[in-house]
Amino acid sequence: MNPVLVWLRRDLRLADHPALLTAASTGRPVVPVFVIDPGLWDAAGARQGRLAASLRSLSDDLQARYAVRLVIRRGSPLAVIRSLARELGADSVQVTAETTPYGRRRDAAVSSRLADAGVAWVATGTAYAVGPGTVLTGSGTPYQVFTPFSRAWRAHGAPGPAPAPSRLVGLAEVPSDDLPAPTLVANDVAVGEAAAHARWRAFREGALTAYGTDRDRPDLDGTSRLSEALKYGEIHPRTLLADLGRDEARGTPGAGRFVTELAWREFYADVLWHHPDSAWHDLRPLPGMEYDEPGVTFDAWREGRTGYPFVDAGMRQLAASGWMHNRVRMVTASFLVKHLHVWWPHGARHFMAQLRDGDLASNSHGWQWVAGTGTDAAPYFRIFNPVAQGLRFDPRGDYVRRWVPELAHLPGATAHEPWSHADGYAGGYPARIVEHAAARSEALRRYAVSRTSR
DNA sequence: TTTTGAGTTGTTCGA
DNA sequence: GTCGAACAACTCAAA
Repeated sequence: MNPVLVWLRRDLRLADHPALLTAASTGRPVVPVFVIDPGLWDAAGARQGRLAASLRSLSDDLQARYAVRLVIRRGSPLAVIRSLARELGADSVQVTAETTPYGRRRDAAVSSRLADAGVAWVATGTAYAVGPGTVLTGSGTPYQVFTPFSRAWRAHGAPGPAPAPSRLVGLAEVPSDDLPAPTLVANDVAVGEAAAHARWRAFREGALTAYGTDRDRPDLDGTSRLSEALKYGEIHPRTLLADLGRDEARGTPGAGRFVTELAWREFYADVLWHHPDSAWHDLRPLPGMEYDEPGVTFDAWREGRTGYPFVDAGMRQLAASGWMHNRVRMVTASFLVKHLHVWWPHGARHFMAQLRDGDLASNSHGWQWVAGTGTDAAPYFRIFNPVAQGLRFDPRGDYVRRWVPELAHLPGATAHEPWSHADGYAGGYPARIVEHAAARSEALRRYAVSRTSR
């Protein structure tokens, strides 16, 4: 019997995996393969070690549950997938459809080469509850605004989650490259499908109720911390939404808000689907906008020494742990764009290099929202005050002290304002690199220039 | 085709 | 200290 190849990418799980189920349902031997694509691997930055850990977990799960081995191959997927199919005599390749610009181009090339060799390409499902490109306005156009999208997306609904295949038969003796070495980092969350489900259960039973308010508090454990698991597909949003539907019916306060956050993830994937260039270019450019080239202040921002405690805490959390709280992502992004006047892709690239959960659609469009160049952009005059944001969302200063040791000697909220404290700089904390009011006025001036040249 | 209501996440200023 | 207004105009989505 010809085996079926299951090419895994952002779907490193066994449960609720339509492509894997489809492969299993053929009754033929299944060969799960992950291709380490040098082009992606080298650009993965902080995600290399995280991805490696996820692969190891999946490999263990496949072995334990089905006695099936995960095959690792290094090289260009264009060459690797076809040669593996030929090597094993596989006549079909099953995948979860990829929806990012690079993934779509790559899959188009691989599937067309497979077709030439008589190998079928079967794409089942995506990384989203509703496939990008599916939800359209009444006139058949893509949504440009989040709220109507989210209404239509909710109305569209998603199928319930499916179980893991009850049975999977592997193929003996398929040569495999070694798994890359996983790395752990500070403040890490557990890796793998079982850990993702455990985290989700704990979150539902705990922080979900207060999610509406606590989600904005970087000093608390108020979020699900599932961004990495979603990024690698260790758990699928369908699974989360099915549970959240029950929670909403039961009247759990934070459930609706969490659904909305998933809707944002799906919205941004949808926008990127319709506008692939928006990954690294303004969706709606600001004509005549003046940007500064990244220089010494950009370096200070990257390294967490801007002199603004909340910003620096975030940038250091990112560097040390590969993750940053969402509220702080907004504030640090706003600081780069509005206080340092740097074009958003410079910051977005840095985030993508450092984030273990780095997701192209969410990252690029989160930045574009801040910069006012995206869909549904923030009003130009909405400029975060980094100190006020810190005082509001880290009221006791715990978050700042945790990530900025030079401020650890300052009590409570004074950690947000070392300049107003006699020994505020005793720990060697740097002075502010720009003055807030002046930077704000300058940003307003530049946005005004752009508006008048429109 | 035209109209209309609405649009994640904020800050500052002055009464 | 509190509170409302101003900060703008534009585009979208649906009726």
